[in-house]
Amino acid sequence: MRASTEWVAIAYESYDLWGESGVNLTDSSDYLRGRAARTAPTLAEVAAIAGVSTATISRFLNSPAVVSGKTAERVRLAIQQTGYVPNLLAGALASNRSRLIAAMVPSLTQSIFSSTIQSMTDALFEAGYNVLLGLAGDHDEHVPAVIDSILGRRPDGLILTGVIGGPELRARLLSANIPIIQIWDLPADPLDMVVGFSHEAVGRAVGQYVLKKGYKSPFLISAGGVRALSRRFGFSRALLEQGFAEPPYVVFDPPTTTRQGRQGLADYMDSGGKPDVVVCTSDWSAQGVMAEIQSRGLKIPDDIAVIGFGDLAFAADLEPALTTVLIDGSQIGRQAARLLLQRAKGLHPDPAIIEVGFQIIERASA
Amino acid sequence: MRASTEWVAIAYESYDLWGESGVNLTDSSDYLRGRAARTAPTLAEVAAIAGVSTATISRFLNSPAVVSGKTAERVRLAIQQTGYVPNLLAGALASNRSRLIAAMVPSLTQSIFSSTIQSMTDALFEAGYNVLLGLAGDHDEHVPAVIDSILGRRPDGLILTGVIGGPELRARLLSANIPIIQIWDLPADPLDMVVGFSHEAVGRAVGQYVLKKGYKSPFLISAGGVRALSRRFGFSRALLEQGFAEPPYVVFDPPTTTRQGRQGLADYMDSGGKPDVVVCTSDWSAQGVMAEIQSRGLKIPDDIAVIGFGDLAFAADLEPALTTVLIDGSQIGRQAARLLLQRAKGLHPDPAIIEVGFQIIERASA
DNA sequence: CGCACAATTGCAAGCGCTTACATTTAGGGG
DNA sequence: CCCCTAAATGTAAGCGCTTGCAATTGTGCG
Repeated sequence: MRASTEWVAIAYESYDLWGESGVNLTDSSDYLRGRAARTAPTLAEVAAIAGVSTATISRFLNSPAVVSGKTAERVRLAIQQTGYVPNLLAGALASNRSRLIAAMVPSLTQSIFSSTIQSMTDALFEAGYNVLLGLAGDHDEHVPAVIDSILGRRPDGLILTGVIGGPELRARLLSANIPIIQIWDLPADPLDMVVGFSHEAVGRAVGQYVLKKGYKSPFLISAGGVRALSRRFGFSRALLEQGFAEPPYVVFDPPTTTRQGRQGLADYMDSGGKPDVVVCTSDWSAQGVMAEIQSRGLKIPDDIAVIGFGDLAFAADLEPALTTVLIDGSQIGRQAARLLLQRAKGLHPDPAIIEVGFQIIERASA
Repeated sequence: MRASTEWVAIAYESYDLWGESGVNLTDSSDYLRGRAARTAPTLAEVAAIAGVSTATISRFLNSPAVVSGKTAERVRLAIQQTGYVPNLLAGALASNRSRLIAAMVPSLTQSIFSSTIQSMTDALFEAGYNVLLGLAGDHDEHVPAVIDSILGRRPDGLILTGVIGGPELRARLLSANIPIIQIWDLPADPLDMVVGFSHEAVGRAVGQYVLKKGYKSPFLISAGGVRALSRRFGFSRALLEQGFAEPPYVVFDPPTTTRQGRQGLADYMDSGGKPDVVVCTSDWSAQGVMAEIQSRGLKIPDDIAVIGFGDLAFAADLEPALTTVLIDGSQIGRQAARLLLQRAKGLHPDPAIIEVGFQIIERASA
C-alpha cells in the first residue's frame, strides 16, 4: 500500500537511534530506593502546624461542615503552607473506600468504547473517584490477570464490557462484594447492574431496514466477538423470517479495522460475489468497504449500498455520509457512573438494568 | 446531515425510558456502608491456615526465591483455599511503592495517543504496574484538579502528554519526587525524561515535501493545540525560507474531527480559495478534506492533494490512500514504560531524552 | 560431633490515614 | 449564673500490609 517512503532528515539521525534495549544505564541507588526517597508532608505535620489534631484535618478534608470556621481557616493555611497532598492510599486503607472504579475494556485502540470511558471517567471524577483502566485484550486473553490486579486495588466498583467468563470468574468478581456494572450489552445472566442494549435487536432492525429498502443481496462483514456475532445473528434471523436465504458473510478477528472492510469486500467480489448492500458490524470496516467500492469505480449507494455500526464521529462526514446504527456511548458511560454513585451512597437504583436502545441513522450510503 | 431518522421498535420502548435522573431509589443502608460490608480474607488469615507468619506469606508473594519449597507449597494451598487477593493499598502504604503509574492525556475520544497508552499499559502491566488515567481536558482545563487527585494516589511515575503549566504546577509535579516522562513532544525545558519528537521539524519536513512535489498553493487546516501550532509554524517556515508566501490557514478548536476538515475546506473554497494541496494536522481532518473534495466532484491528488498527520490505522485504506506523517505511538509508549521501569529499579537511563523521529509516508493522495 | 555461616522464618514496629468514642467548649433557657 | 444539650475537637485503635532485625534451623567442613 505504501507507494514510497521518504525518511525525513531529522529522522535519519534520530529514529531508533537507541534501540529499545540499547540504552546506557547508570546505577544511582539513591533514587527511588527504599523509603528514604519521598518526604511528602503528612497529616500529622499539617496538624502540628495548624495546632489541631490529625482528626480535625481529616474532617476538614472529608466533611468540612463539621469544623468551625476559624479552625478551618487555620487548617487551610497550614495545608497551603506545606503543600500537603492527602495520601489516598492511607485514606482508602483506613476507611475501606478506595474511591477507585475499575473499568475493563478489550482495548483502547480504535475502540468504540472510548466515548463511554471518557464520559464515565469525567462523571466519576466530579464525584471524587478515579478510574483504573484494565485492558482485557481483544480476545479477553488478559482477563484473569487483569481482574486479579484490579481487585487487589480494592476498587469501589467495577465496570465491565463484554466479559463473559466461566463460573469461577463470576464467583471471583462477586466475591469482591462491590457494585458491578456490565455495559454495552444485555447479558442473559447479569452479575449485578447493566447498562446496554440488545445486539441481536440491532441486527434484526438492520435486517428489517435492508428489506424495507428493497435490497436483495446483502453481504455481511462481521467481527468475531460475541456482540458482533449477535448482531449478525439478528440480521440473519430478520431475513430468514421473511423467506430470504441466509446472507453470505465473512468474519474477521478483532480489532476491527478499515482494512478488513476493504479486504472483505474485495475478496468477496473477486470471487464472484455481487452484493447490492454491504452490512458491517463496525463503522471502521464500513469505511473500508466504501473505499473499496469507490476504488472500483462503483457508486454508493446506487451500485452497492453500505451500512455501518456505531455512528462514530466520522460517519456523518464521509462521502457519501454513512448510514449506520447510533449507540449513545456517552450516555452509557454517564448512566453507569450514576448507578455506581447511587450505590456508593447506599441506595439501590431501580431499575438496575437499563436498556439504552439504539437508532438507525439513515444517511446517503444506504 | 441526517437525511432521516428511524427509531427502531425496541428503541421506542426503552430509549431514555428512564431519564438520567428519574430513577427510583430504595435505601438499603446495609450495602456498602461502613466497614462491615467487605470481608475479604487477609494476610493474617492465610498465615494462620498455612501455619506460618504473615511475613512469610508476604515474602512468598513478593520475593518467592527466599521461601523454602515446602513452605511455599503450604502457602500456595492456603491462598488458593481462601481465594486470597492481596490488598495492594495496604501493601503500597507499607512499602511506599504503589505500583501505579499515572498517565495524563487530553482526552480519550479520537485520541492519537490511544496506541501509546495501550502499549504503555501493556508493558507496565507485565511488570506488575497498573495505569491510572487522568483526563486533562482538550484545553487542559482539568489539569490542576487531575494532578492533585493523581498525586494523592502516590503513583510511582508520571506520564504527561502536552502539559505545560506554569511554575507552580511544575513545582507541584517535581515535589512528588517521582520519575516523570513527557511524551509526544520535545519540551524546551523538560521536567525530567522525555520520549517524543519535534513538531516543528514535522511541519518543516512536510513543507519541504510539499515544495518538492511542486505544489504552489497549500492550504492548512490546523488544530489549536500547541503541538499542532508548532507543526504549522514549521510548515510556514519551510515555505518562507524558499521565498514563498505564508500559506493561508484555518485553526479549529480541539478535538480535531472529520467535520472540521470538511468544513474548513468548504469554507475556504466557497470564499474563493483554490488550493492545490491541503495540509492537515490530523488524519481525521484530512479524511474530511478528502470527503469534501470528492463531494465536489474533484480528483485527489490531481485537482487537490491531501496530506494528513498521524498515520492512523485507516489512513492507508482510504481511497485514495492518504499521504501522512507516521508517528510510532506504540513505540513511544513502550519506550516510556521502559524508562519508567529502569528508574524504578534505581537506574538512571541515559539518554533520558529520546527522540523517536517520524516519517513521511507517501501514498496516493499527495 | 561441634562450629561457623547461610538460609529461613518470626517478631513487631510502623506506613498515613479514618473514625468510634470520650472529652471539651459553646450556646441557651430558666 | 448554672445546667443541659449540641457542636467541636481530641484520643487512640486500628486498616492490611512490608521489612529491619532477631531468632531459629539447616548445611558443610574440620
